Amino acid sequence: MLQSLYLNLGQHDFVSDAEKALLAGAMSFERAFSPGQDLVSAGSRPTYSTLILEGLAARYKVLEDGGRQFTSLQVPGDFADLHAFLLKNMDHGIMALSPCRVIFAEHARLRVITEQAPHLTRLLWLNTLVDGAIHREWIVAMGRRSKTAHLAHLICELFVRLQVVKRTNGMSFELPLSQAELADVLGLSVVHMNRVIGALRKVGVVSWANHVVTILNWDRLQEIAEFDPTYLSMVREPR
Amino acid sequence: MLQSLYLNLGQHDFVSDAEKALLAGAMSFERAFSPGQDLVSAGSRPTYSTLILEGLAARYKVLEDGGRQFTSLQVPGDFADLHAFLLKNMDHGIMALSPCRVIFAEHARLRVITEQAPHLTRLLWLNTLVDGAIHREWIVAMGRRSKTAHLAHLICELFVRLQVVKRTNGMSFELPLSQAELADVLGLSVVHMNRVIGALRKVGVVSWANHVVTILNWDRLQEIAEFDPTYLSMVREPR
DNA sequence: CGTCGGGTTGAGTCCATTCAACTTCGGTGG
DNA sequence: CCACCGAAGTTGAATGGACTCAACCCGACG
Repeated sequence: MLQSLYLNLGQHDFVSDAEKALLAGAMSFERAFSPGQDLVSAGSRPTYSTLILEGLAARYKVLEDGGRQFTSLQVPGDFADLHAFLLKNMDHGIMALSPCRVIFAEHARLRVITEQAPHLTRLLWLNTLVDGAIHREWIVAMGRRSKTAHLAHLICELFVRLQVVKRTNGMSFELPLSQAELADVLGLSVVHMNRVIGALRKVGVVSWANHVVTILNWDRLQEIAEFDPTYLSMVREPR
Repeated sequence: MLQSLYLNLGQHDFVSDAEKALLAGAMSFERAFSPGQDLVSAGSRPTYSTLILEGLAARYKVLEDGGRQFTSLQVPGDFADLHAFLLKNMDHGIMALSPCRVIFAEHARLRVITEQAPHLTRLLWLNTLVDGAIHREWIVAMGRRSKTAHLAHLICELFVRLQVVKRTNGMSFELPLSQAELADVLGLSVVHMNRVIGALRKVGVVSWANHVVTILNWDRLQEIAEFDPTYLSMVREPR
């Protein structure tokens, strides 16, 4: 049941059976959320962290004028709010973008892991560090890439991340975001978002229909995006 | 000598003398860098992490077309590349923006801390989590705030962060960035950066000369920025 | 069969960029 | 001492990218 989590952590380093057992032991109950629902709401002080088992979720902030910005996308195997374990207060919300199944890990039990299992602690820490690395890549994309390149980069990133947790199908994957939601990922207006998607389609590097993205030309897409997966740290080595 | 670090960590939770000793013990040699020099270069695999003692530094990435984007600013008391302890490979560079004094913490000794000092480990982890929170705030600013609001937000953030480590002087602080560098923080052209600064000056909320920023109207500035410091987790509580 | 949410397209406006000139100021050498 | 130089800051004008407003299409669903 925690396969995705093991795949996620396991991409960076070997995870022992004992460690898997510790993780499993930290989990309490499962829950389902439907699209649009908050897994965690902004301003709350959760006493557990949320592991995505199935579905797509996103962190977001809302401004006074109603503008919304997604700050990350969370795929199966991701701890959506592991950072709240130490940050305590949620300064943003996390919502389901597709029907989600999640399982909760009690902070109290995570704390025990930090007291007793240093290597596993480092792996969890690392997990949040990769999170940060992704944020930095997004900042670069927002600041200095063309909008087309930004979108291309996002597609590359999602494809690679989903592949790790076996959620791709050949060169295709599900991307259950409306164009309005995507616009709130890239920081664009809906209309312009539509045109940027159109541009990528026109170059012929991706096809995009019914919330399924198919990469038609990976090399070209990667080139457009200047995508270099180093930042995802997908190398198995002692940590 | 590690005062800034203690102030930085200490803003989130109590740091014991034993823990301070452990930190001090993790440090090896000191070094100075001049503006423009890389503290850490992209693509390297450092075996130590870099603590800023004095000066301002920044993480950055450079694109093929020569475009540069800063992804964070590091002030005294910040571990510029603590994430490299577990991420291993630097996917970005870190450069000095002003004359910097730094001290290096051996990864081997940080590892010992994770094996023997769980609470201190959590504090270091937390430090990287705040980093992530700042990244998220930057993403929001880049995506959904006006450029003026973005700049205002940056000023608020820097002021608060510098205040923690006692690097403010009343409502003033040093900001040794050229407008070109600032432009690479906000993702703007230099010319427009200049106009945005002009706009903020014109409203009368800040004065800005000789690399010294003075906040003339904090409330108004905070309002323009929609600045809410929650994300910096500046609350002392058990972690 | 009508409605509604999402996607698509066109037109006009505004914001940000580029290119280019000009100023200011600190430093340096004649 | 001052003339010159280069780096940083400032300003204007023209271009182009992104936004808004508005219309229209389409498939799902009642």
